[in-house]
Amino acid sequence: MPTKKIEEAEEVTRCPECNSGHLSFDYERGELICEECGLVLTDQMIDQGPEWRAFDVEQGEKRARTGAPMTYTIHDNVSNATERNLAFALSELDRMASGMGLPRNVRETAAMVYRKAVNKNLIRGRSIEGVVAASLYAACRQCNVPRTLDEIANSSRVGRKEIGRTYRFMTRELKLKLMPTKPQDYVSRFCSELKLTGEVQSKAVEILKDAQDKELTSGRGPTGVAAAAIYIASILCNERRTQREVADVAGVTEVTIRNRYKELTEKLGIKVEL
DNA sequence: AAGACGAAAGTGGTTGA
DNA sequence: TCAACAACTTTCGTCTT
Repeated sequence: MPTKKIEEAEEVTRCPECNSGHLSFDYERGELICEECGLVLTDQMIDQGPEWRAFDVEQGEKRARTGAPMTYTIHDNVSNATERNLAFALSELDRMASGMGLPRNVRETAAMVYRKAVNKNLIRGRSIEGVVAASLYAACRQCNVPRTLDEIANSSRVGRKEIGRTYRFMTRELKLKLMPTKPQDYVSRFCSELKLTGEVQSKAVEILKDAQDKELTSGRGPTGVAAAAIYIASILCNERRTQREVADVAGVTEVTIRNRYKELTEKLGIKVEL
């Protein structure tokens, strides 16, 4: 009896935007990118392919002696309550992640971070939603697909401030060492939202590389630097976008773009003619 | 009319005494 | 704990295209 093969997700071979066949997959970011127009096709690849990130949790359940007695008024089985909370957290995590179009590896990383937080009793005094949001924020950074605190907060029921505080606390307690976010990591996403071609992307990355060598990026907000580089690159490649357009997708103001723009063009000797 | 420019005052977060 | 500080925002008037 021939076993019917499970249907595989249809493979994407053409860009839905410009119909180009030149698609490339950035494994580090978990993003499929069109080389012609720079479109990021995140949601196309979410469920395809093997799970390359091994998921080697988890320590054996030590059911003997749970750490902290929650409260005496609950006669309920502790593990039931814990599992209910975990289920709620994971569904909340999934809701946020799919709302933001984040790839699967990021969700798995976030889930791992969250579990670690639970095991270390970091939830106490904090909302589950806050810890979920902070886990997701950390996971995005760890996977080099950073999202800003504002973006995370917009998909959460928790404010930016609390997410930031919780994130700080968690990285400290869990000893997560996350490098500061590089402006480059924002380029493909912002360019894609601005419908800019891959040419502009490369140019912007090139500018940022130079900027980093000359220490024009340290101490500056990575989104602002990325925005300015993209603005410059868009002009150089004759695909000009206004400061406002770039500012909107990057979540900064025009003023910030102008300041970074001035620094970059002056110190890198870039001539921007009309 | 829309975009770019920059000055000035205000905000929120970090740092160091 | 508080004050100083830098990055960023808000606001607004002016110049350029």
